[in-house]
Amino acid sequence: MTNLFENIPEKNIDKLLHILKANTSHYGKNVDILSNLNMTEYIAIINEGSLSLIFNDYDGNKIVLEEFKKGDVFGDLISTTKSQEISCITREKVEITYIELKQITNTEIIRTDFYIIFIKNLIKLLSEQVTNKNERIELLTKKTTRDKILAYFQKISQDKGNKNFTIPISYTELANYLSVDRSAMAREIKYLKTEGFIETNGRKITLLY
Amino acid sequence: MTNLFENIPEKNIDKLLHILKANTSHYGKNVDILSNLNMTEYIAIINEGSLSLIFNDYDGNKIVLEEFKKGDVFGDLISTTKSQEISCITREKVEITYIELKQITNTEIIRTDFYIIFIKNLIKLLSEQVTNKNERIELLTKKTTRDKILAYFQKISQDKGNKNFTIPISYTELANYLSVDRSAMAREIKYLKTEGFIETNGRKITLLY
DNA sequence: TTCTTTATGTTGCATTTGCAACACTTTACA
DNA sequence: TGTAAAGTGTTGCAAATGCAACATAAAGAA
Repeated sequence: MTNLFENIPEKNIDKLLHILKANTSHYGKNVDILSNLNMTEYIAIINEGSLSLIFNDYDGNKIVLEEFKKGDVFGDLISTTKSQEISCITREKVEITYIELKQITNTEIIRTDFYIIFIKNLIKLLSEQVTNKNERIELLTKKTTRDKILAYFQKISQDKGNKNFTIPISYTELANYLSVDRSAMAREIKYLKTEGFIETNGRKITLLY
Repeated sequence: MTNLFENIPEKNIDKLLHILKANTSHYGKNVDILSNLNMTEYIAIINEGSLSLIFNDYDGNKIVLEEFKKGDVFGDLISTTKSQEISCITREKVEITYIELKQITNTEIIRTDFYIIFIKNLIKLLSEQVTNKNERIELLTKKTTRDKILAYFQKISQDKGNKNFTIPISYTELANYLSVDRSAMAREIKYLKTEGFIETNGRKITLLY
């Protein structure tokens, strides 16, 4: 993923953040950061720690929509719906830098060196987000668990350019990502093995077709 | 949805497009515009007509991923995956204006009036896209057809601020959007009616809870 | 108008899937 | 190092769902 400060020298980043009136907050573990946040149209950069974006179902279920880690970027410009049932929980100690949208075009910033690069990075970052979402939607719209698994494996395989690959997340996380029952997914993977479509060894997968 | 040229006077738009080296193309009906396109990192604005973004399944199925109409914006910066199995088919005569990402920060454009407004519009547009995708993912990750339907209805109801509303798309399109079988969805809606959760009259819905 | 296409509503049936309840393994951490 | 927590693999079963095959209604085109 594009870093918001890619191609900007370290020493200029602080200046840029200052002109953008960015502010940095610290949180403990298991805090809902959205409940304390009175900002709209902002971008949040995770400097340290990790977060989960949770959807609170009407009958009490907590569905993990997304996991964020150090270096990731989120915010209502990027990664959350406006829905009230959403919370964003810190998984550990977290440091976050917030930038408001309106500051992104303030009169001072546009005369700053590296502003153009910053804008370009931001646009790329946003469009990468869209691409990621689209990839997930493409998987989620598949009718069967089998199709979801195979499409996911093919995607990873294509990215690596190899029929041997290791999935970058746990099977539990994969089941969440594909929105299928973990045990049903495990069963389907077993069938795929016995039918000779794939071989697996832990998270190492080989496509046999 | 944000228009890319919101708050920019008509007479300045042409100038802006010229400096952005935008080019406008015309297509007939049922043309795959992506197959003729040798551009990456671009934005396409639909001036006239409508398009379908199609995913060509490995066994010949054509799944509609998205429908675009006049005024919509797409492009690999916004709405398509890089996947090769994607095609984008015109549904009628279409006029499209293309802007390349690299032009968005060319030396001339950044000195132009309304450039800042254009950039701000673009960033808002992209983040709206992300929000839309997230909303769909939120629906798609629900386990049952019933949950998908109810969540969709609640969303529309919330937007309207009324328990009476009309769904803005056909049931056929809704089934595609939620990625469920149309007839199974119709069955589930029937159950929701007999169980007293909703009333319907064509596409007019009333939530009874 | 008439014809054709598209949308909608319905149902039986086979399949898929979620769910629950396990056992076992691996990882995290105090 | 030991213990708790998280991840993985398995299976029976009931429920949900896709699919096919209709009939009918509505919308659009000639």
